[in-house]
Amino acid sequence: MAVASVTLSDVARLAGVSKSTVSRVLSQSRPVTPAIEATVRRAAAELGYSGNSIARALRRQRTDTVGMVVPSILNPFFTALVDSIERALHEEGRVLFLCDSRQDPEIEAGYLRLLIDRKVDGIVVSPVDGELSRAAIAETASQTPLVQLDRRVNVENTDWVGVDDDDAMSQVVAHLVANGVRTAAFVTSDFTNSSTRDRLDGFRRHAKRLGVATREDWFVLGDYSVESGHAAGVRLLSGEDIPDAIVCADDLIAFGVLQAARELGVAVPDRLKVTGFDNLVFAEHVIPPLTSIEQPTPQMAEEALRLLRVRMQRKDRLPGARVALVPRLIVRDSTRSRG
Amino acid sequence: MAVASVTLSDVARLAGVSKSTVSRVLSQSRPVTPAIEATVRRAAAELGYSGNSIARALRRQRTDTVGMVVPSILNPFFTALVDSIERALHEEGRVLFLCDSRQDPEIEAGYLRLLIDRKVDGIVVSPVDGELSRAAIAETASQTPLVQLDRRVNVENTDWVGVDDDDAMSQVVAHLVANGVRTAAFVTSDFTNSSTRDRLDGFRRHAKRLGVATREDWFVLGDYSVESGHAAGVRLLSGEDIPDAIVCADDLIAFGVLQAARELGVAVPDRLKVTGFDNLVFAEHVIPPLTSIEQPTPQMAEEALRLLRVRMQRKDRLPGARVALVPRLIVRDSTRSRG
DNA sequence: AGTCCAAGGGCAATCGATTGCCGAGCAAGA
DNA sequence: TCTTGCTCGGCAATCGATTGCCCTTGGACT
Repeated sequence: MAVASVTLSDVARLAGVSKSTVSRVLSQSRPVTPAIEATVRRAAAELGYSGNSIARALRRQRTDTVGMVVPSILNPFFTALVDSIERALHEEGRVLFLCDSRQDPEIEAGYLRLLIDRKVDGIVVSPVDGELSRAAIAETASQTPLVQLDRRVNVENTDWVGVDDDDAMSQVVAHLVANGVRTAAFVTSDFTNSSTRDRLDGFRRHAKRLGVATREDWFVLGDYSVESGHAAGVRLLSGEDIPDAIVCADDLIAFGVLQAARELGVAVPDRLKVTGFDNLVFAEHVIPPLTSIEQPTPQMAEEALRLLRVRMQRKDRLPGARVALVPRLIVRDSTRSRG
Repeated sequence: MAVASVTLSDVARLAGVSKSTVSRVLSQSRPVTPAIEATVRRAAAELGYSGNSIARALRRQRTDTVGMVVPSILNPFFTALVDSIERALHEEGRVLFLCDSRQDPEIEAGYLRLLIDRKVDGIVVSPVDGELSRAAIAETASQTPLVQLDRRVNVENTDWVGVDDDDAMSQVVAHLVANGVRTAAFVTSDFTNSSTRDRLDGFRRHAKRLGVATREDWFVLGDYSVESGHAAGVRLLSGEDIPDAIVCADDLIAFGVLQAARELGVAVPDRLKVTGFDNLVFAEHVIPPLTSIEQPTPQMAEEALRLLRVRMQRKDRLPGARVALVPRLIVRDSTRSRG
């Protein structure tokens, strides 16, 4: 605390050389006579010199810092994404600024501006809203390397990494059909973001393609939460005429649906099959264990950071890349037809 | 990207004044003639000037950044803690460096050093290990404001914020006794950290005090995970002689115990009562809903940041504060005696 | 021995904002 | 009118590390 930190000059003085030399030894940016190098290293060690990354950042024009903006860290899916990004950054010796936009495009825009001011080397963002987030994302992307993760808004020349939601829905519906499902409902959020929309469209398309019947009032909108899923489940399962399956746009919703089914005495999977999305850790611990789509977050993180690195090196305007990883269906008891 | 960012000098040139004046207008550090102020503001707006926080940090010797090191962001309890800290920081206009030590004291030490080099204004850390983390925490605390959150190691003159684990255990045991429990087991982790130890000691003490019988082989060590809780549950519930209650050191363990009970046909709460700790969001969604101890994470975050602020202002060596908030028992079906 | 060249140490500028100090200008009081 | 003092703009130093350029030194080759 009181310990004024040691600077390069201190080391230089103790070693009896110039600051330049010390800098060169420590950053290995140019060869230095072995004897001098040893002296410098000894001096640095003795003083416990560790460098001032602020000064270095100012001079080098890079901070070795990446900013990440997510809609809600409390949603376990984004937690997994944050974890994957943090791990990957740690290996590169970089650090993460974590920002939670709380589902609010304005907070999101504020954070993006703040990250620019902080001169982060790059930004990873999962935009809150397909429309309301666009302007800020576009503006930010024009000033610093940026990659969208999971959700995206349409902005020219911007990279995106996520999973192929259409393919995921194809797997889900095909699996349900193979297990005897003829009618299905779909529960999602009313957020107007890309993955929400893609999953909905995908479900519609593949249900139709594979002959699974739906009804307009079997499409229920809420938000990504257990409570919302529970409400939807109650609504869908209260009448006489209930679907063979309820497909959910994420696991939290599915958990709520399972809860509703249990309360209402609807047997899962015998009478009703339920699927989720994200394959949260909890998916295997609910009752019955939930069939879900696994998102390969480590690979998504790797890919996102790779794209950032490319943009950090080549400052010229690059065309946008869209990397859609193919997700995997994890089958568990919530959809297995017994016997 | 290509857009070289505007500097203070650019604004000064456009406004026809000196850099000092621009700086004073924008930071309101000294009054400036209204007419000039207006000119400067117009110039800044026109250029879209937004400042370089790296340069400012170098000069001001503060970064408006706080570092946080947690054992695992994937554990929902720490996620909640991170969320609370992030919210509180956002209100202050600060940003969070998030670091995950992965339960590894060495990674933890590395991150602490890194945060020092990054010149963060303060550090919030939940140490991995009661012994192995101590040296790094002590060293770090001597160089920058630091507060321990949830877990702690014993280091002189260092602040800590957490809940009163002993009080929590007192509430748990008293509640169980009131619901007819005469014998109880305790499942925890083998991590040698403070909260693990305090909860164990607290359980022992209050069980004895309130006449709840225990046995040495009813103390099961594993780690903080559903799997570990499941294994412990299977072990405790397989024989003939099972306890009236299983007290768990966190909710994840309790979830696993509940799962085991269900598989083995042990009725909860009628035959067995189960309690958790942390009151995770999921606690109310498992079956049966789990009785747990609520940790007031928003208040913990507030308190931690308050302590940091104090140390940031008064550079002199302060005595360490220990703030133990009193937790609340949330009673749900997993312990309610029917009828 | 003389010439050339490479290696490597040091000087000083630089990154961009903040701030102590100087002094010009103006108002108020005697 | 002269003095005193206050307000506020600007100069230049500063935070700490990096790096372009110069210059010394010494080895190699003729």
